[in-house]
Amino acid sequence: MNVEQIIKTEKEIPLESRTIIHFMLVNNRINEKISSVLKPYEVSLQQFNVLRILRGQNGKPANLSTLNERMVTKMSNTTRLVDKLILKGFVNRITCPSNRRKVEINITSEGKKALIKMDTAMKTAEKKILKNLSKKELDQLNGLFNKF
Amino acid sequence: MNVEQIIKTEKEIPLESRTIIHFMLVNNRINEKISSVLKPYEVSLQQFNVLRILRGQNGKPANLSTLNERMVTKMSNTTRLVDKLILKGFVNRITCPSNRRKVEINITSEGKKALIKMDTAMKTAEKKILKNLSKKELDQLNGLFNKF
DNA sequence: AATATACATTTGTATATACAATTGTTGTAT
DNA sequence: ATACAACAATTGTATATACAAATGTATATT
Repeated sequence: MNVEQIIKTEKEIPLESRTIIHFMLVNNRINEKISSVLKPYEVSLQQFNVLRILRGQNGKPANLSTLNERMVTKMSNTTRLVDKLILKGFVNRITCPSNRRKVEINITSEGKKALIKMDTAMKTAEKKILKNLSKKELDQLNGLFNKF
Repeated sequence: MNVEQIIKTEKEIPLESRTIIHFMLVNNRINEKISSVLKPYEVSLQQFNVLRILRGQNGKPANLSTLNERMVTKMSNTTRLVDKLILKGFVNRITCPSNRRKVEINITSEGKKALIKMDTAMKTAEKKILKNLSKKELDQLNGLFNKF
């Protein structure tokens, strides 16, 4: 059953509820697709996001609070998320000498290499997911997202 | 840090990737909001969806496959999701006598009563989430969602 | 009728996530 | 200097989720 069909069965539901259900259904679909693309690389979507954030730091180390903020998820995950990435050798973690409450997290060169491979796969997947949307429509969508 | 800020830090990322990140960030935000609204009623978002699907059946019982299809999630969850709802007395499950492979799942009157309370809370939350979007924009959004 | 195949659900297990409580560190007020 | 609050990260625990395998049932094949 595709998304449109599911929504159709709920026509009696007011527009607001329908929009939110619709939103989540599409999101789930995207999630499944993206996760399956990342699977061969043995990183979860969250781990992938952490790696991208770290690369975006351009060498500047990140601490857990920053990662957490950017991910819009709970702190509790972040420690263990980073643990997993350390096990894979994709990031390293050192306690900040000036402020020992903080830790500094960096992407390793191995992490960067892995990320480059994932990027290519992701790019293909993203194009496929968005293949029915024109550039104009993508802009429109992003504009609407900004209203949330 | 709000969604727009997070996206801004990723400006170097191509439009497709940005759109998908944006999508997920907004979705997470909606999820958190909705979950916190449902919390007092001690049902998860998934459980709430099951209840709504069952009510939408208008007395016609649903089987697990149907529920699973409508939820766009994995079957593995559905059995245990229904288990939880049974424990709460919100649904019941009987094995179909004509075809014992199937089970019939129905919402109970208690489940309906609970759902009505949740509906009100959800409606308020949904309005709040979508407060910056006009009816026209909601339609536009749903139109774009259909292209996924 | 016996066996194989497909189907619907359940169970097992490993991993992920949410939430609360704890630990260790720094800054501040007395 | 000591005590206290604020902060950053970690740990514990319970629950949720994903994926694979198993169970039980119906249908098809020979």
